[in-house]
Amino acid sequence: MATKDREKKEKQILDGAIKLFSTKGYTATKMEDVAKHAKISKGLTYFYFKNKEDLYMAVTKKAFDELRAVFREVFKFKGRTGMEMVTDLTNRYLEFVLENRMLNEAILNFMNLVQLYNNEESRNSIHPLILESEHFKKLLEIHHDCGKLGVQMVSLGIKDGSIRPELQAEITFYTIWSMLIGFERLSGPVGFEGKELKLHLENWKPGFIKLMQEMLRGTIQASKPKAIQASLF
Amino acid sequence: MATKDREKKEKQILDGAIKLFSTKGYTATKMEDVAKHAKISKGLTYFYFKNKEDLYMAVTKKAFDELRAVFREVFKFKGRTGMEMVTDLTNRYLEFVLENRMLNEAILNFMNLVQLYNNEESRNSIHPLILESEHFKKLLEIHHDCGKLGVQMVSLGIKDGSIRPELQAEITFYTIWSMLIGFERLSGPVGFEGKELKLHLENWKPGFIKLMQEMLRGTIQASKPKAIQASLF
DNA sequence: CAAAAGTATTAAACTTCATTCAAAAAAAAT
DNA sequence: ATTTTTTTTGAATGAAGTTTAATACTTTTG
Repeated sequence: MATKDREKKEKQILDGAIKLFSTKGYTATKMEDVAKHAKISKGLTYFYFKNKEDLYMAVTKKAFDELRAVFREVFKFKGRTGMEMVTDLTNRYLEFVLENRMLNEAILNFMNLVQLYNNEESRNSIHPLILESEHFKKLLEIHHDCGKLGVQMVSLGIKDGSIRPELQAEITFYTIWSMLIGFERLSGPVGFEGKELKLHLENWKPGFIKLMQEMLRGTIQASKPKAIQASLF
Repeated sequence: MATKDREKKEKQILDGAIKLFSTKGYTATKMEDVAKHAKISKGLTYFYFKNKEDLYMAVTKKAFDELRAVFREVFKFKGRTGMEMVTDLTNRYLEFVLENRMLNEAILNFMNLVQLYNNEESRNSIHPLILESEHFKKLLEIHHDCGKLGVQMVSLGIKDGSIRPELQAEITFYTIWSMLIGFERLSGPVGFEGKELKLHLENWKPGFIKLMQEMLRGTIQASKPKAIQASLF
């Protein structure tokens, strides 16, 4: 089928582009590089993708598809507590974003786009083609799907008692998601070789997960604050 | 003094650039726009800034300076518990990044740069000029400063009993920071008008802060998990 | 003070892409 | 076999970042 052929070619171009974007970055990757990598002429890439932005949007779409796959994968395995699921999600999410930094960047970028869209001031700064493309709606949907799955995991945990009952599932899950997003971002500077930072990634990650679990599960309350002594340092 | 004059001019150009980047975005802002906004010729901007990247680096520097100012501001007020400080930091941090999205974007971008640098594969994708510029080192330093201040706040809280004593200050603070970074990112999609999401930003924020506080302070432990019942939905 | 040296400033030239286009080649339909 | 549609190309276009050579303005210094 012609459609099948076309999709194959698109995928071929896209995969090459992802490789290039990942190693050289968006700006440094030239459309000619993309063409060369797919063994086609520069002009032809414009037959399959409207422009460079559109190509990047396709990358973003793929990133979101893979992200959702992670969520679904976790959710698929039943017979576990909500807490176990959330922990599993945390591990897989972090593995995914740390192994696919460029795809994650695309995801974060998209979140930025949504912010621009939300804001009167900056809405017009988005190129109209991006908004018109089915991509924008679709990506919001996938994002929302991920959110729904995560919220369900937390709900499950509240029902089965592995997560403390006074929590609200939506708020809680989105807070967890925040943690995951931030962890990946900070992992760069924290993992920076050179700064004599007491914290190292390998130490931080288990501590991070433990904190998250304690936040969900609850902990023994700490002893009452002592009188506040005027501090030293 | 000549130096003073130059700094003044640089600031003038920079401030205009920030305004433009904020409303139109980096790519859509042309060097000519920057020049026009500063009422100088296009060529002259290249006298004050090596190139567009360098101009953006200056923006990033400003972003980090302001971020550090937030941390210092919070830390300055003594006579409070660590928990109070962290809560104050949370509020101010979020206020800062939500009001200055473009500056925050620059900060997040820089974190990406560090990640690229950390990685053999992609290190060469960074333009050498960026690494040579004092900016790179300086920005890492400021980032580290912020981290140190935050860690101190948590340490303080552990000492004064407002934060549970079994926590490790470094791990804990960087985990909080993760939450803050992620909150801002997710605030776009979560605040998106249209999706009938149960969660709204105005609801999420207080819940988010409460969760963070409970993570730090500790909570009553939830009841033991019930037997895991094969789940329904 | 006036020449020299250095600093700002400009407009035009140059360069590097993203993007478009007209034409050719290939495939499909009639 | 001929027309029509789809795919492909390489060259042309144009936008924007960057460089440069020439000019004006300041400061230094003999």
